[in-house]
Amino acid sequence: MTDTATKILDAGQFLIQTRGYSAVSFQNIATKVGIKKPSIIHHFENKCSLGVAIIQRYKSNFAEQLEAIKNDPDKTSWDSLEFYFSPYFHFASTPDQVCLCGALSGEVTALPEEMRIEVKLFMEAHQLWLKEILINGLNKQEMNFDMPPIQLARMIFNSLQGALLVKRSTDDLNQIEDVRRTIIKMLAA
Amino acid sequence: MTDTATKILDAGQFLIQTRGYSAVSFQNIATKVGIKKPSIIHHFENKCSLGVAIIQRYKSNFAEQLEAIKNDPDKTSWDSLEFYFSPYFHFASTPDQVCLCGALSGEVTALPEEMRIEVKLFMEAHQLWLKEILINGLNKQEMNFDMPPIQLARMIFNSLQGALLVKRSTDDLNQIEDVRRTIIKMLAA
DNA sequence: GTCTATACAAAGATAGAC
DNA sequence: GTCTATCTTTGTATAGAC
Repeated sequence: MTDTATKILDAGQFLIQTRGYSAVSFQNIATKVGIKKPSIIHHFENKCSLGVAIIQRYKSNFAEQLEAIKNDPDKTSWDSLEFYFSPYFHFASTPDQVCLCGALSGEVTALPEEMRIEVKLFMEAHQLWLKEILINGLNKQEMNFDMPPIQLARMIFNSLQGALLVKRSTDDLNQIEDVRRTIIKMLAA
Repeated sequence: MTDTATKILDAGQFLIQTRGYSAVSFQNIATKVGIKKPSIIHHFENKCSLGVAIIQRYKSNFAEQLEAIKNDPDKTSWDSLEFYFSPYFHFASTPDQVCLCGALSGEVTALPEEMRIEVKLFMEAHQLWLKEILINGLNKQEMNFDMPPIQLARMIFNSLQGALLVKRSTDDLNQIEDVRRTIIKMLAA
């Protein structure tokens, strides 16, 4: 991965998180990187493969960190959950960024099939990770709840994604803070 | 409002709910209505004003129904809440539709300012309506919960919006059904 | 009110010089 | 690896005939 390729991924990811996929052009990305439009093609053969590469990198960055925290014996299930919240709050602290896959979910049917697959895999992986954290919290009696862990995992993931999108549209940080408070209350032992 | 104008609004709304705003063109809409591209301009002066008209109509259709159910003395707060769920489940039963404003939320910063305002107003109105239903449920002792009604209203709205988007991306109806179950459990008296 | 024809800009993508 | 130049398609929008 060359330095320029990384800059293209960075710029593309930022622009998609900020404006969506259809509304982002090679020209936008090139300007942000400081190169000319056709130079992008040298690194990614077309817009779709750039899109796929952006999602895959985003997904694996997340996956690494999620894996690390899951296997750390010093971390409680609450630590893991708070860790999971942190990127959502990071994005919420910016004026215009949302989760990459949340941004794409509004126009998912307009995306090439290869990108749709990546979005789906991202969402499923996150829900499974959350489910494991919840099962762990229950087993260790750090958390308490009375419903199937996968149901709660879906609720947590979907409410965070929704809250981030609604936060950006309304410019109201309460959207995500209230969701966090509600999740914590649902799990309190 | 002429018949053609209505058909243009219908087609435009359906296409935005299905594919987003940036990815929908006058050509797409014209084809769906069965007219030529420039005929749309006769009814809506540009894409932005068509977008605004679509959101405003969507919003006022909702508002009428929400108002009606709120003022019906025969309806319990649970009836009102189930009524609120119904369009989400209707969209979820289609292969590709989400809430109009949920679809727009992923690309909201790419929208013209006039459209952004409408999206924001929609979300705020829905959360206020939910808040009133929750207060009502508490007062009538039909519901029971221990947090600020606006916090719970935000959680409900955001989780439904998120669930619908994630349902479409994953093709998994559990996404929205599990959110509904969790909401109901949170409010159970 | 709808059409044909067209203007103009911007999109994704390619060819080939350097 | 990056550039200029260009191709082709498609986008929004306009002019003017019918």
